[in-house]
Amino acid sequence: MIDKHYNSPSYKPLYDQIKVLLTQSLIGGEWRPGDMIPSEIELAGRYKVSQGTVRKAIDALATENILIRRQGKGTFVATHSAEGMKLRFLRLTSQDGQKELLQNEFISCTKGKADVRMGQILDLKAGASTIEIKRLLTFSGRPLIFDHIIVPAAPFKGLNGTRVEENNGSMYSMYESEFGVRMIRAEERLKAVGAKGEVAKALGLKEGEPILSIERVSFTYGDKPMEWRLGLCVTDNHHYMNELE
Amino acid sequence: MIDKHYNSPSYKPLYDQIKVLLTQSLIGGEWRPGDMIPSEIELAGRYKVSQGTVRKAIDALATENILIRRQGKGTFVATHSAEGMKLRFLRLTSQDGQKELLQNEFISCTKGKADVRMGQILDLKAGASTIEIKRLLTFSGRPLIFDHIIVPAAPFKGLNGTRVEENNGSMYSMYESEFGVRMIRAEERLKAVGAKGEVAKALGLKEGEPILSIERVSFTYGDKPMEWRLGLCVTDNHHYMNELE
DNA sequence: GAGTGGTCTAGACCACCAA
DNA sequence: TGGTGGTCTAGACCACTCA
Repeated sequence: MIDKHYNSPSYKPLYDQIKVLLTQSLIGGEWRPGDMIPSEIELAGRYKVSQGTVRKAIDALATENILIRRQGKGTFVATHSAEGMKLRFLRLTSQDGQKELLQNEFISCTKGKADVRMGQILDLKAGASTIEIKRLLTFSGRPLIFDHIIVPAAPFKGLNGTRVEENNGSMYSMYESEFGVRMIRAEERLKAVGAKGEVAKALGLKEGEPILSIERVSFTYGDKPMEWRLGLCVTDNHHYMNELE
Repeated sequence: MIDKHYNSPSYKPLYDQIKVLLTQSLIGGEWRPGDMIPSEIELAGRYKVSQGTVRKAIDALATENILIRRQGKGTFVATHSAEGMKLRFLRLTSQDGQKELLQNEFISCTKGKADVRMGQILDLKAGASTIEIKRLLTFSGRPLIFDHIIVPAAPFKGLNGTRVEENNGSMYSMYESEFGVRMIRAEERLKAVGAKGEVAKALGLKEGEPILSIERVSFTYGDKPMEWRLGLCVTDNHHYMNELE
């Protein structure tokens, strides 16, 4: 099971193997979002390795924001429901750099089918059932983001507008608590485009006015894509912030 | 000098102290970009700590892309001149996600003075001398980015258009090799705006066409801001890519 | 083979938290 | 006071690179 097997062509450090085992326990639901996982010493015993090796595996998962360490308390499974994590993937800030809590105006929730492109993005067969949500995020009464969200129907059976509104628009938190799907990573592609049609109307803009297009694909454990999202943002008084290292 | 001083109110782990010492050697120029730094064992001896503690300090600097580890070879000071590092801060990719080498068309290099806002951004007195560069980056003959760059004049004495063109438009590489200024971090703020005036003309766009505005501030060691840059990008066939964790 | 970074261990001790 | 994560050490050994 656990094996150093140096000299093997497929050599993998022990802590990487431990990391895989920990991830499997997370996928399997042995530890759920918000739970405390066993202590380092206990895990070291379970896997028959030293504490330091377990530490290194946990360190890796902690820097990926999958686990959270709390000195003196324990190590916990990260959750989007925790205060301060609700806005984890939000990069849009006001001019002074502050993240703001946005109001959620639900527009629609419909059933759909994945076309070829969406099938590739969400790793579905073309024609697979999907759920599409549209909503408007506003800040102090002003429309800010028009969101178009598509998720595969299978893992999110029963998702509807009521669920969205109950969770106050925090989609990731809802995915977790209602469907046990935890997003751990996302990729975004940004463009400048002209507002048009339904979107321009909802955002209160003229046709062709420049808006920021943010296309996001979110992934759950095992890099499995689970949500596609197109956010069209008014950036007169806000901007998208990013740190390069 | 090095002291564990547990119980001290200002307790700092040893490896953090080592990290500071390593950083000082980098700032002081003891090791220059591309250089190999002493081995972990040697550093452990120098600082009178164990190899593991030095490792942890180096690990931190490595994840910040300040040092580069190469198994079997040594640990090196990162440089923007290295192949693969020239495009480190470039997030703009073509539709298929590939980073492309861009052509540099130099437009102008002028002297200027920092206004109040630029003074705050670059941590200068208002009225301090600056150098301003404008250029056009093109991809296969098509204009893609209009760059407006401002740096403080003092650390970049002698910077001019010739220098820019000599270095083939790789500004960060030039800052390093010609002026010993190494950028380690940057912050970007993105907006969608309408093209206008000089910029619209250079990019071959009509007035008001949507373009992506990327405002970047780059920092050298010690989080000192050293460059302000406004990039205005055509995003018809390209997008800005970002990974969220 | 010599030198470098990388892994792993066992053990000591400190810092933080809760009961 | 006991349990948790966090630091630090000393030492053994492996993997990679280059002469």
